Amino acid sequence: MAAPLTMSMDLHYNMNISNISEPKHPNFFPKISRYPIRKSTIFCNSSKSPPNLEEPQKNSSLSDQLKPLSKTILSENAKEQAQLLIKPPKSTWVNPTKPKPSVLSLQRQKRSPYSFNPQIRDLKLFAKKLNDSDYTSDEAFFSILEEIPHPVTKENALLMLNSLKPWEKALLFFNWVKTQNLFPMETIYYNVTMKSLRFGRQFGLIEGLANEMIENGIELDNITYSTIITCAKRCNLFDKAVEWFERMYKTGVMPDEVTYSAVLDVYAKIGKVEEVMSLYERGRASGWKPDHIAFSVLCKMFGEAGDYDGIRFVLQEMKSLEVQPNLIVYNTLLEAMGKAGKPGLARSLFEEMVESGVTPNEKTLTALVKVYGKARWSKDALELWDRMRSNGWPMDFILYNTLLSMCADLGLEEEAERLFEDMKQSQHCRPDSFSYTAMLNVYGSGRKVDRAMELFEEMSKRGVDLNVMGCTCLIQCLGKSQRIDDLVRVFEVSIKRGIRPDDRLCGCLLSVMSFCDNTEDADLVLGCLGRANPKLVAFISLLMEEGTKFETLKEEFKAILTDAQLESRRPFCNCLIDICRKRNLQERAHELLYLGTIFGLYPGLHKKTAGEWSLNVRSLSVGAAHTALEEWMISLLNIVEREEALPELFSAYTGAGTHKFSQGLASSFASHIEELAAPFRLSDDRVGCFVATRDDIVSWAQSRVPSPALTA
DNA sequence: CTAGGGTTAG
Repeated sequence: MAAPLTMSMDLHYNMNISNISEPKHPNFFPKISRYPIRKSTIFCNSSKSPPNLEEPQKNSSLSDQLKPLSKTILSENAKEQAQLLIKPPKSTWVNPTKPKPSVLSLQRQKRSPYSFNPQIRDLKLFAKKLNDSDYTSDEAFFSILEEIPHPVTKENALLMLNSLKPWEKALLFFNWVKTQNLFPMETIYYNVTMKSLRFGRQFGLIEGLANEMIENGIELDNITYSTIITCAKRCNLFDKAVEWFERMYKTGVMPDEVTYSAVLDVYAKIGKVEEVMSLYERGRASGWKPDHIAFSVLCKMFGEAGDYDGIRFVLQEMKSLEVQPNLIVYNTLLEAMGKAGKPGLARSLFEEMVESGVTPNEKTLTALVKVYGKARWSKDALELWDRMRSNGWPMDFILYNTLLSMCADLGLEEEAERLFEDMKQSQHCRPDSFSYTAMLNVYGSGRKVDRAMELFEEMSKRGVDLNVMGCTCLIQCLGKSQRIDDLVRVFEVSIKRGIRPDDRLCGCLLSVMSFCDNTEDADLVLGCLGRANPKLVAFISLLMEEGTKFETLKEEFKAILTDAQLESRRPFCNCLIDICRKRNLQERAHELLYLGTIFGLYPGLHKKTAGEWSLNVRSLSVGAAHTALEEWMISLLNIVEREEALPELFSAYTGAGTHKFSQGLASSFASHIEELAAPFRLSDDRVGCFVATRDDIVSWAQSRVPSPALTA
């Protein structure tokens, strides 16, 4: 085998450098009066996207992009900037010798007044006829157009353009009007057409129209730009959105607050917090009073980043500008608080909202249920459910489904059943595949395999499609009960019904395989896995072959992990280790754990301080935790042998097992400690923690009876 | 969707 001693040393070495990724704690920063841009951006460049995954695009920072602007328009006086950061600018500009710096126009673009068109009824009907018509060629469309009941005046054309859908028809009409040469095509016709194209996410066509406007000298106004920018955003073409925003300044069009907040949202969506804050501050310095929409953009951004300081900043800004949150801002705030891990604050904010007379809607309640679910506050969540029923607050199927999945997460079987029945009785909503998935999850984690299969049959009867997640829950449940024949049947049916297995389903099949006691069952599961991910099956064969070289394993495993979704990588490794241990391939298990460590799947597995070394196996499967313990003991043996320095205390964390996946880890870890005769004992004061002193370790190492698990 | 910006499920 690949030399175990060096490997254990390597593993050890790697464990030392892996303790940089600590769970963040929002209270880390002291209280601040303004949002600390620099600190928090580092703080919230969170582990969400790994460094090797591509950024949405490579923009130069906005501050670079706006540099020419800042030279000409913005004050470069640092003192003045600093003052602006402390005090919001007053509405009257005190120093008339200095021009007011401006990045946005405080005047919203005026819209032409709507005038009543007496022909509206006829034209709407005609538009509906066109909308419903199923023509086969453009010519056919044009020939119907000839029947237009009124002359195509400027107003009538606008009305038609606004009523035609989908975008193909609106665009055809627009082009038709253009060729008729009835009147010059002004900005508004382009704007209305672009809006229609935006519904169809036709950014290429929108850009084409914009270029046509430029070529023909037709003015692009704020409405044009904001439509282009938001379309680019919806098409995930963020570089395009920024490009058109910059073009505004270059062509001398000052964005108004609508365009400005659209751009804020562009930067927020790609997580460029610093750019958003820079724009925000510049806007504020220009005398802009952000409205509800701008604040909800900021809230959403900080929520996504889990940045509580950012959320506090938004609250404080709203307070100092005397902007009362509206329903949407409250909803965004509640969700953000949940993501920042502040369920208590979310709860009091919700009470404040109700007291201030804002009636919660479905989204409010959904957000709050999610907050409580994540915090595992089942009591609050269930009380909220009672309260929404007695207050007659609006409920929709998403809220029902959110409640159901919360019950699934917290193992609230009876409550889930009640909700599910409620939903079936309800006038407005029927359980859909999401609801069934939640129920399958409930029965799956409660090991109610018969109930789960009943649901599966019920779904077929009611014509509810099983989705990939429901399939995964059911397969997990069947696997745990060793009902492999049913498992294969469910898998086959699922594939036949068009479910495309994802990494989670593969991980689930792997875990089922890891606890199959006989080879026939394991091979059946392997057969399913082969249909879902043949590469993974090939890798398992490599693991089982005696002659496979470590380097080969390393390359192949790397390829598997690269292909896998981020959140499935560690489960893959855990299950593969378990599969190896089940087949007594301990060396392979150690090799896999080592590879998992160097590929960064187990950050924070081992931590060292001057006084204590600790092993944290909470994110490991049972087999992986056993392997890690063996690896740790081997490296400790070596250190004692070489008489190197050891700390006073050693600890191994398995966690208290409150999470449904981690149950049983502590007890099986304890029995493995016993098997190895390792000198650890359950800590009295630390839950889910095994401890040993330096003396324990040293005397164990010196008087140790050789154990096969700990020898080369 | 009455020419433009913000919020719901694993």
